[in-house]
Amino acid sequence: MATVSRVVNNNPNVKPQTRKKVFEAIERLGYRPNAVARGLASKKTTTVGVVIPDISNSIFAEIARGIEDIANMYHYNIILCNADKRKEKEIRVINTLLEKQVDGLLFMGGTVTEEHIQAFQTSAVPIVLCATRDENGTYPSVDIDHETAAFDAVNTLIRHGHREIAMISGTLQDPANGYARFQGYKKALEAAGIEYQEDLVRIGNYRYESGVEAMKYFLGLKKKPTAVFAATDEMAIGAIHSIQDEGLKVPDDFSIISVDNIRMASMVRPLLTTVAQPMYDLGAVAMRLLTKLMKKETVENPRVILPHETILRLSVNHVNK
Amino acid sequence: MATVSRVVNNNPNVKPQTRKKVFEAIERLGYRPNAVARGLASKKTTTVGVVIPDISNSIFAEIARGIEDIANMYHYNIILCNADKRKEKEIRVINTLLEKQVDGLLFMGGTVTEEHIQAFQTSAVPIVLCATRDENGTYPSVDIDHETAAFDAVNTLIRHGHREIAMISGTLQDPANGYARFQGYKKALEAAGIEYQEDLVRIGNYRYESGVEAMKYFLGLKKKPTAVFAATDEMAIGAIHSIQDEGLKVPDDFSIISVDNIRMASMVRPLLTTVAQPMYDLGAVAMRLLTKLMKKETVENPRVILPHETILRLSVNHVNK
DNA sequence: ATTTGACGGTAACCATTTACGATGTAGCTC
DNA sequence: GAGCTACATCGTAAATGGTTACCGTCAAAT
Repeated sequence: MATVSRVVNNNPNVKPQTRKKVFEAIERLGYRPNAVARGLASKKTTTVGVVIPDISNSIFAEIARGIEDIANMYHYNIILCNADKRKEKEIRVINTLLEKQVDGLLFMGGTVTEEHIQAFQTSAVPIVLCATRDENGTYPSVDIDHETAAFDAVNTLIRHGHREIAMISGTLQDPANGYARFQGYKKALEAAGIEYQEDLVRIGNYRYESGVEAMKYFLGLKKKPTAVFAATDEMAIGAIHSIQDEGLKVPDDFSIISVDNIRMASMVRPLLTTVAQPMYDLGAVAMRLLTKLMKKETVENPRVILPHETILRLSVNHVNK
Repeated sequence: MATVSRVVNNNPNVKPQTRKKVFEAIERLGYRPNAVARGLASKKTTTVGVVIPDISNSIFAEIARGIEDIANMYHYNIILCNADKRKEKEIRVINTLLEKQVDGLLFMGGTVTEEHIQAFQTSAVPIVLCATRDENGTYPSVDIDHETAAFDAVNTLIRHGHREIAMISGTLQDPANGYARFQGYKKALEAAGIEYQEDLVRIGNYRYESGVEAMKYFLGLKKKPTAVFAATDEMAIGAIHSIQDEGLKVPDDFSIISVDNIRMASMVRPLLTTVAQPMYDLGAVAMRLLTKLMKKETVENPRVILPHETILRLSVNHVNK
């Protein structure tokens, strides 16, 4: 038994000849190692759990691909759970993942509450947060700086001469895509000495339709903005179409910018100017970090902020004088 | 030990009072059941493997969501593996999934070759194919009728008076999205007595850019088509933009139709007319079928073809006289 | 002849499930 | 009221399929 275990696990302490005999027997018997038994004995499952808000959302799908590629590279498999940013569901899947003895956990979700922390603390295996952070910063995480990303977006609008800048925001309850990006908007205005006007921001739900709706509202204002910053590309695209449906033009009549850089941003007319978030890398780096933690390697900086980059395309213009 | 096992598994043969004591001990000790040990003893892991071409592709992401929702409903978790339709990788992940003792396997991939069948045959657990089929139809599967879907698409073009109909196809090596949809195109032409012209079909790679390129080619023809059928929405959208970039109009100058109905199809101007493939349901139904198979329930029809539906939107018009 | 290192075997261990047997108790019969 | 049966409840131990620490053996080198 032990010898078979050695050859299967590539342990060098086996004579080539016996190794060969074992392989022949494996072939002849159609033997397939049982990873569950192995997991029980070795206390390692070579699988990691990933809780994700929604795999059908292209942003998370892209992140997930980054995660899986790196996991695969290090011979891990991933158990994927959609939790829709709902706290109870998140807690529940964290627990079942831990019961399944995953070697590590990658968490993407909504707000990281006290209850999340409690669940995390029962874990014997490392946990890294991806595209989220906990308040106190006690857990390893990989994310971008949403506030600065938004700031940069609004700032490029300002540098193009715009001063009447509307925002289509997400809910302020959402710390990253919502609150932080909204803060970036406000700070950019403030830095430019532009007064914040409440009726120039609308709250959407990140989806296309809500971008359409929000823009309709702005179009109905007597004092219209000249540019719009949307918290997500999808809402930005909705805004663009809302404008075009009124017979107006982007960027001639309105400049539009957002943050994300989903694939669709380069599949619309005009091509969407946006602040790119490195989605694949978010997943890849988070997974890489997790592998280090699982190997108990010491990692210099367990809270990584990935850079964003504003991609100038065609939806932003200098303001019409 | 046995009693604890009983209360944890909700076995009724436990006195309420001792059940309570066990729960208290669990609470006090912070005990968490070990699913790996359970899996070894019970020979069930309550996890299913799903091999998918690419989770970052919105079609598969949507299917995956359907899979996960139903899996979750039946208390299964899923191990997700991207295999990029590459045979060796597919075979490899099938084997590691089987080693991990998944209770069932959901396979989405490219062509199902003889080697796939051999790998499947070593499996002790049920396998269902999703969005693919094997030649002989020996394995349970859930798919749409790609050929008829394409036929219907081309036919609505014909019913709108078009007779010069080009196609942007996928590679004919791909049995479903490629070959079958191309066959549907040809048969629809034939049924309408329209002669098939080789220079009216271009092979793309399903992506936006290849749609753009293919359309550019058609635009350069001396005898241009009046309508284009694209094998996928993404290529169709590329075609639309290619047309618009030349200052021409859809549907006034060209009608465009395709099959898939991805979310983006209703996020472009004009809204894309397309034959909808029920992606979420493909995943959901496949997973439901797999649960039945895993419970050894007898299933009436293990090869299900889900209906498609042509969604008339704004990219198709009657031909200009 | 002794030491050393490579190799292979033994058995404990991992955390459960489950078949089976033991125990206790209530109800019934006589 | 004793004895028996039936059933509910609980515990014991085997089984699950591996890993791994430890030990013994053997051949080669010193």
